[in-house]
Amino acid sequence: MLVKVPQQLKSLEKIPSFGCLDDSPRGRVLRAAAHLFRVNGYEGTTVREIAAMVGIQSGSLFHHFKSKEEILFTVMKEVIEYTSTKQNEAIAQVSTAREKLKALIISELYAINGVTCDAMTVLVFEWDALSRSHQHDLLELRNAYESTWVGILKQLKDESGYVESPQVWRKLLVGAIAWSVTWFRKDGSMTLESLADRVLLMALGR
Amino acid sequence: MLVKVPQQLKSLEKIPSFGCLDDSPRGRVLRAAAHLFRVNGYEGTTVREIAAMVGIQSGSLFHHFKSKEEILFTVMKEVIEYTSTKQNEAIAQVSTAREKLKALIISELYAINGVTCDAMTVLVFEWDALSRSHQHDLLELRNAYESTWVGILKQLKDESGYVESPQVWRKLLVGAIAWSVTWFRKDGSMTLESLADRVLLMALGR
Amino acid sequence: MLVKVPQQLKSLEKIPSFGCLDDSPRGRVLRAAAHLFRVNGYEGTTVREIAAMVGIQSGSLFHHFKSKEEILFTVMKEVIEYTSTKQNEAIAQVSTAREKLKALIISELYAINGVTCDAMTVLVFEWDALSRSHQHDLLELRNAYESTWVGILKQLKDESGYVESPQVWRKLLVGAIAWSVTWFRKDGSMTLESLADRVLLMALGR
Amino acid sequence: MLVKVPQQLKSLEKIPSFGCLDDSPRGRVLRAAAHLFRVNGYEGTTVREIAAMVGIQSGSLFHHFKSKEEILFTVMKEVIEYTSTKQNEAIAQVSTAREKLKALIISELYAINGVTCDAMTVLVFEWDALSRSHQHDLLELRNAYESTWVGILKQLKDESGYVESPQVWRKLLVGAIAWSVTWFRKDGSMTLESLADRVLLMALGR
DNA sequence: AATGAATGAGCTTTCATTCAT
DNA sequence: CATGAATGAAAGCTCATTCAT
Repeated sequence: MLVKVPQQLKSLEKIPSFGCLDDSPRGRVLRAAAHLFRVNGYEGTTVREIAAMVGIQSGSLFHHFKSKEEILFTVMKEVIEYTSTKQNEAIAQVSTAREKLKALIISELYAINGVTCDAMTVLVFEWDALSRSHQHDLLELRNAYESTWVGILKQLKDESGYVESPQVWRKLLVGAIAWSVTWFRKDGSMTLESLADRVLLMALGR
Repeated sequence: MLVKVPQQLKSLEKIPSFGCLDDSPRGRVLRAAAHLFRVNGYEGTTVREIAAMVGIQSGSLFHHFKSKEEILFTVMKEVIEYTSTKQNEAIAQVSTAREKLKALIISELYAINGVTCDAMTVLVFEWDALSRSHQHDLLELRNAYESTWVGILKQLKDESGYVESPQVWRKLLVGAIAWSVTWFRKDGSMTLESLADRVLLMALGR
Repeated sequence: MLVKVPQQLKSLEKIPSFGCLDDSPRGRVLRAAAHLFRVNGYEGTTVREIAAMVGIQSGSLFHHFKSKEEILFTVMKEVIEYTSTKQNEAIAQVSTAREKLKALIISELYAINGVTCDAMTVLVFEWDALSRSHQHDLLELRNAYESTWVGILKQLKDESGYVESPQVWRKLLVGAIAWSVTWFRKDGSMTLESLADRVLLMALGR
Repeated sequence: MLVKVPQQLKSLEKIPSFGCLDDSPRGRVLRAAAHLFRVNGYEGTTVREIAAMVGIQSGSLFHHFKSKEEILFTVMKEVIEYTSTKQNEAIAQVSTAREKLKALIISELYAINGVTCDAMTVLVFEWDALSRSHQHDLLELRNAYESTWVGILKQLKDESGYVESPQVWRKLLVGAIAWSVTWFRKDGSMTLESLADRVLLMALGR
């Protein structure tokens, strides 16, 4: 949806694996779905297209998932769990709040532009395609993830006073970071690390 | 799409007018469409829903527009023209680059959260639902709008050195600002002006 | 329908008049309709297209005719009356059965390839688009027209014995003649007169 | 289109099979479509009517064919291939040009009035309902079929001199033969064989 | 597990016709 | 007479889902 490239779809083999979006039959479905949902949107993707990318018939999808929406849900659940783990690992390795913020920024930029790009983009931009009850099932995980961010930003506010409202600051940062999926190209002249430096500069000034 | 509220849709009367999204038959269709496209996404909105909101039959839509996609195109064209005008008025009234940047930020925040909220959100988040040729028709306007931003940011780079890469800076800012549509509430405790101050602080430090 | 040329429609001015398919407002509608019905078929022609060719709005058609089908009926009625008159004039001027047959052939070839081409083709090939009751209204005229043919052929049978079954002979001839609208071109190398000679040769041998 | 009998449609079981218009799911669709296209015309037939005749839902048609027009195309392709084969078989069994012409006439009369009646009539009278590109796909087959006719007529011209212009002669004959579908009834007093004799008499005299 | 034909509700769009102006 | 917005039924087609094999 965000980058419509109907003419030249990646083959499934070139779509990176992570977590349970692996090379099992189920995982292949999830990877194909994540990719197509990002490229054409959830509504804009048909189960036939997912099946075709996996190399099975559309009816066979329903042996693995009971509905198209459950595929979406599973993609989102996987990426949120995987990303939360990465997030926690990242901040565990450093000690100051400033370092932790940088770790969060890098971690989130990788989540949205790295191997989890498809799934993470879907999580951020297709949230409302999820049913109310499935949204509810994921809220705890999302809240935990966000709390980590806001906690660090609160620490920085207490230390430096620069970050006035941590909640608002977080919202501005998530917008800036998530939007990078629409323009940032790994094969361009800028590295993700240097982009992270710019975001950190914006977040903390100087 | 961004805020799915199918159960309780605003009535057309409560949806603000601007430009040619007025109270003419055509304008009423555009206002209803802009609202529904924002709430349910372009793919998630049916022409019957648009017609029902206007209070006409679905077939009657096609007297005013020759396809659903032309409705989307017209909404986008109107808001981009209206917003560009507002943008130019805003920067014309101040003189320093810093003041101009603030004017741009306020202008864009109002565009995405004010009377043009529906249409502007659609412009930003449903761009890929447009046909290639209609995208092409709007590119000149979009580019002119973006150039104004980048021009001001270049000036600030030359003056202060703070803004290293104006293009990247603009991308981060547009993400932060556009994303506000997903969380900012006019009736909350924060005003758009104070939000603009935070964004300016983030943009220029100090 | 028989010769689909959607790209380059004749302008109304170039479509020949006859009978009450003249230059009155009503006649202009009939001429446009006859032409479009021939080119795109009755079902394949919209009232908007007819109106556009005449230079009025589609709603205005219904001041002249109470339905699309009545337009079809009127076209057919006009051409059948006009052609019957021409037929009778043609055979009145000659005396032998053989000469009369030739007159009928020439007359019918002119009907289907001359100024009445549009309407006559519609009469022959769109008969079943007419409602049962309108078909009934025209049957008397059609039967009179056909009786003239069969009468002459009977005479020839009695005289020469060549034409065994006049009814079947007529059916074969009407097929051969009517089909010429699909391939005969007035601006080609063959004239209608020489075509008539061939048909007469086929009809009577020698 | 040529014989509108909406009130009392034949059941599918009574519609003869040939080639791949058989009793498979696909073949049943093609047979129903061929029949309805002949009776009501291509434009006058709805996909829902075809489906109803087959005994399936209209959506199910699109598992077998990707559009209504593809159904038309397939009907035409099948009948042209089947008829061409029959044509070649027919002329292979006799030796003189006169006998070959008679074989062609009988073969074509059977094509338009026998088991292939529906499909053949559609081929002849609905050609312009086909898209340009599908027309192009069939042209080679049509041309081969016509060449056979013209070749035999040329031979007869050389032998007897009676057939002056073979191309024109063929056009007159195809009209006479094709038109028989509008009036000839197998259950009437005349057999197809005796009709063929009349056509041969008309074609060659004496 | 996988298939693939079938479903059936829903989609966007078309179009003859009406009618207030 | 002419307009043109509106109607509403029906068109071709889509698609998530089911299920007998």
